[in-house]
Amino acid sequence: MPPIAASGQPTLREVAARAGVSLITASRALAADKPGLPVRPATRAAVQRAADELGYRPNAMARAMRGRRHDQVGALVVNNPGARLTNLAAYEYLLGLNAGLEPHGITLSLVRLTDLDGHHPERVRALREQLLDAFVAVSHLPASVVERLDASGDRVVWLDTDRRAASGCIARDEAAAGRLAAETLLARGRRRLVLLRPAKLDHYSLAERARGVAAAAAAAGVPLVELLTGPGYVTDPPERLRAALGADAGLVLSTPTVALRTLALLAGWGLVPGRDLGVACCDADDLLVNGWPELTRIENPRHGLGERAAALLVRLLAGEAAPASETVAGVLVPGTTA
Amino acid sequence: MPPIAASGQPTLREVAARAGVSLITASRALAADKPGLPVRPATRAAVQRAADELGYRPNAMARAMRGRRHDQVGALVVNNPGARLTNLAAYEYLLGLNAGLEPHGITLSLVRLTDLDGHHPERVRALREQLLDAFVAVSHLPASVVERLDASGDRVVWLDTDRRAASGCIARDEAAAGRLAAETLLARGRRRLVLLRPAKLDHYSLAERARGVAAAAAAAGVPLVELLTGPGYVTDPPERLRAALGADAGLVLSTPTVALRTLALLAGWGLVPGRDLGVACCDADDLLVNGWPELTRIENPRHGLGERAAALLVRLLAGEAAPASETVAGVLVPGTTA
DNA sequence: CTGAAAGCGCTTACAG
DNA sequence: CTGAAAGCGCTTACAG
Repeated sequence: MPPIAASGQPTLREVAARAGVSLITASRALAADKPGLPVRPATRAAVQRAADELGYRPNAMARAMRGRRHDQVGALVVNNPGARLTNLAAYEYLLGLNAGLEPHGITLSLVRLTDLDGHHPERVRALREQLLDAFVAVSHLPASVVERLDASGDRVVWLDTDRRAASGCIARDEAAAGRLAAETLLARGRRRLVLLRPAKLDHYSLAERARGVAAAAAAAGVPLVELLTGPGYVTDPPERLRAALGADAGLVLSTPTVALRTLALLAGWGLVPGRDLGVACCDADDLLVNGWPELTRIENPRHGLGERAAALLVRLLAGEAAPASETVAGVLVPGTTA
Repeated sequence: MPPIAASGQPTLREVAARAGVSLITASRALAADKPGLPVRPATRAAVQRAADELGYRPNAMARAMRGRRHDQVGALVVNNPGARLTNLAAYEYLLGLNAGLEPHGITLSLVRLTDLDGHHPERVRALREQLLDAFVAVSHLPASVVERLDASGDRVVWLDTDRRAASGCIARDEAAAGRLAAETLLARGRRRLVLLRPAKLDHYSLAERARGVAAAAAAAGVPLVELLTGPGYVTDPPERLRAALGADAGLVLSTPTVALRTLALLAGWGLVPGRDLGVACCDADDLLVNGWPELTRIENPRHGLGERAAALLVRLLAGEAAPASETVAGVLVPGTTA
């Protein structure tokens, strides 16, 4: 790689020379974020013109080094090669984070972790080096990464993770989501519940939703059956699911991914949701909402949660020690499938 | 004692002092990427130990500035606030890019553009400043951003965009995808075709797929009807789609999002794909493949395409002027719905 | 209002 | 094999 300056990019020194002022004056004239600096308007204009003519772009690295402002944060996301889109919802979080950070000129870097990295976080450059001002942990992280973050002293915002603390956490009320989904099915006259959920409860939301569904079933005195899905989000064999269904059954879907897989199975069997059985989902992302708007569901505004986490990050970077945590409840959207 | 860095993080100077060597020697001892450097094993070990004891993390900014290595690239992705997940497939590209870049120690930053930014690319920090070594343009970008990239002299890899050049582009053969999907339906005995696609052809793939489907229909001498979906990926009203279907009809779905919406409609109508009509999709991402494995489809390995783009970026950063472009054909997966 | 000096933390020449 | 010097591009004190 050629040296940065040799890449043909003009430096501030060249801008200053062209404007006929010193390097320092040029720096101040272009410091848009410090409007109070004493610079003569004519000087500022001359520098600005020189910068425009040369196509000057400030070197963010140099600025970061001298001015202690990187303005870069990293999003820690788990994504295993074998199950690439298990954490698809993370993308909606990332977009919300980005939307909330961009107005502040803060850049978001994607720090992808695998469970393998989980055992060797020192191999991840973003964790090994001083590269980012802060991190946002998205959804579930390996324990070794969490330990390293805690030990590092880095600033971290926890977005939809199982961490509960007075500050720095954005979480959801998932037990309420499970209860709401189940209660809605029962209110529509379904007399028994079937919960379809991933076998592995690796994220707090999965266990809490199951608890909420169980609580609703117990309160109503109706039977509840749990069916588990494997890595491919299929009950094995699918006929076990089919056998458990019926017009008196309310099928509670645990996640958007499970919902999509179930939708395809129902379609293949010619079973009409809402008529041949009741269906409700404890969680819905933008994709599911757009693709299956008829679905009775609890919507979690992930984009908005990402923006909230961004607001926490901004305050953290501004020096605020401990911005308070927030818990957000999902919203029931009735639909027609319950 | 050397001064403590204001960030609280130990510097290389402190490591050197602790190890009893000079700053320069410490730098060389830790330069893992230059194994040929002459450093005595004992010296290297002492420096390494001092670094470990202090919890030293090299400052990537300083290294970038002096050592001419940022090792950060930006992924340019369009995402409009009003239609957040239109570009969902981008996430799969990002994960693939990340997987391909990480082994080289290259970090990926998310540079989100809106169509609004499209008119004001100078407002996007990553474009305004020198922050990233190179860019990867993902899918469709606003013309003003493309112009700015071309004018900037920045290194760019074009991933699934409509740019066709001898170097630096990873693209897909989309006309073949449309043709394949249509031909598969006809081979299963469907006697007329219905193409369901977004009204707005803002990505090259949409127009090419439509062309491929039309070519297949013409070659077989069967009628073809095009139905258009709006922003919410619904035909308005949905009954227009229903009226067009039938056991003799082969329904060609243009995109994964259209496929998901259609799946929900068919399920609501109790129409069984493969029995009550034929269905095939011109494109499938990981989510659709996992959720609807029965679907007859053309699979586009976006993760793999991202990895290919990463390989191009690595070669670009290594100084190679023009790594050759690649065109990748999707793979037909028969399924049971045609 | 403007400029000379210092230095952010590191690596790359160049001498020993 | 190791160290003193220079400097990447910029901003932040401090003087005028």
